[in-house]
Amino acid sequence: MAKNTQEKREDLKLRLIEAARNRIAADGLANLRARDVTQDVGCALGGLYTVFADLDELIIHVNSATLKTLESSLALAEVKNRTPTDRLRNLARGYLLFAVTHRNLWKALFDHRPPNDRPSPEWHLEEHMFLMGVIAEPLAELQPNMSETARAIRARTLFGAVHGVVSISIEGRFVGLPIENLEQELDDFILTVAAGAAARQG
Amino acid sequence: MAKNTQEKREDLKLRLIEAARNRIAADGLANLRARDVTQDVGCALGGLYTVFADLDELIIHVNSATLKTLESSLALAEVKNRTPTDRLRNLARGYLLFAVTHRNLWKALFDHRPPNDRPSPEWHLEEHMFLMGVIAEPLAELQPNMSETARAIRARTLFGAVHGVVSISIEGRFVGLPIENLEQELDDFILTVAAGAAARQG
DNA sequence: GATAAATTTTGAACAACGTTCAAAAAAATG
DNA sequence: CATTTTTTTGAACGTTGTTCAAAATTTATC
Repeated sequence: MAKNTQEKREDLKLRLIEAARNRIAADGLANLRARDVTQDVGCALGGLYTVFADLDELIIHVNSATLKTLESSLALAEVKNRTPTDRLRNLARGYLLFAVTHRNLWKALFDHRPPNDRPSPEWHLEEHMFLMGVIAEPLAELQPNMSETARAIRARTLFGAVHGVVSISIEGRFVGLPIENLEQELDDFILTVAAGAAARQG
Repeated sequence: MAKNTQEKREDLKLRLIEAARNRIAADGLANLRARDVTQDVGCALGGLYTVFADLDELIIHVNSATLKTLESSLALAEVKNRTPTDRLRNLARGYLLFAVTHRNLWKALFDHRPPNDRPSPEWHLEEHMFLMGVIAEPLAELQPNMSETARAIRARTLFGAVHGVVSISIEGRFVGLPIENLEQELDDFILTVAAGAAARQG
């Protein structure tokens, strides 16, 4: 024990993030309540606002943690010394798997919209960029003769496509399409894009 | 004049939808307020709840109208007697154009999440399905030897991809990428998918 | 057309939020 | 131990969506 003020603040911060994370994972972002998380960690309602500017800032920290978890998952899914196409298939499958197993946390990544007068901080935007880079890098590899800026744009485009497919697969309430079918469908899509990229490249 | 009760109810409904639509278009879904729309149409706050179960139901009607507008736009973008690839390019461009010019209304289509205990009604889900069918039909045409159910799933997948690309293009706050670049990027993507589909088909 | 009954419309009131901030509690200082 | 400073608290505030008894209006009856 014997923590100084700084350490106590940091500790409260971490516990609030953890509590918010659990709440979001269990009930979804839309059901996150300031009163719940403060009660979970055993501090007063106002305590939250001594370490975070508002709820949005807390949510951003939860999303930051989720992005780190996602990146770890994708790092495991990455298999070196494979063709770009195979690496991309693994990444897409890893992305889908993460979205399915951490549905609410994953949804919170995209459902959360910070208020207009308080946009996401730069460091968090960069975390998003990094994710896009990771998942889309192998695909960009399929079209190597491309300028750096064009490649960055293309990476974002391709991430958008993969995310869109995963998103509509998961959020759409089309009944009883099991995970295996989703995987197959996504894999087919990746193969199509890769084949198209290769064809248009050559 | 001389409207009976039924007609007056229907009229109020339409005016509320119109007012909500204008509010969403101007300020975004997140800034829609029951007090604002009721004041706009000149009825009491409670009047809204005499024709709609809650705000969500009103929003669903706005989204329904938006879907109809979108479908009209896409119908104009559709050009018959072209290759499936060209038709798809037109549709994707039309979709992007609609999203850009009706940004807030378009965002509301996907930002709105009905509460768990009150999911979207069946007729509205079917409207979504119809849209997916329209935009993805030409692409399914690229891979004709496919079962009906597989084609339906594929249609949804491809819509998800196009939507994801458009979505990340518009919502991402990457500064100063003008509309022409977005169009070019989306078109490139469509051409890639189409080429891949054709390659894997043959 | 006057009166009563039924219906429609109203908006004050309520509950549930996020957020604030004066006051209480705790810690640091002299 | 007294006093100042810092930290924590939770009652209170402003804004939401929603409700529902009362007021206003329309319809029905004689």
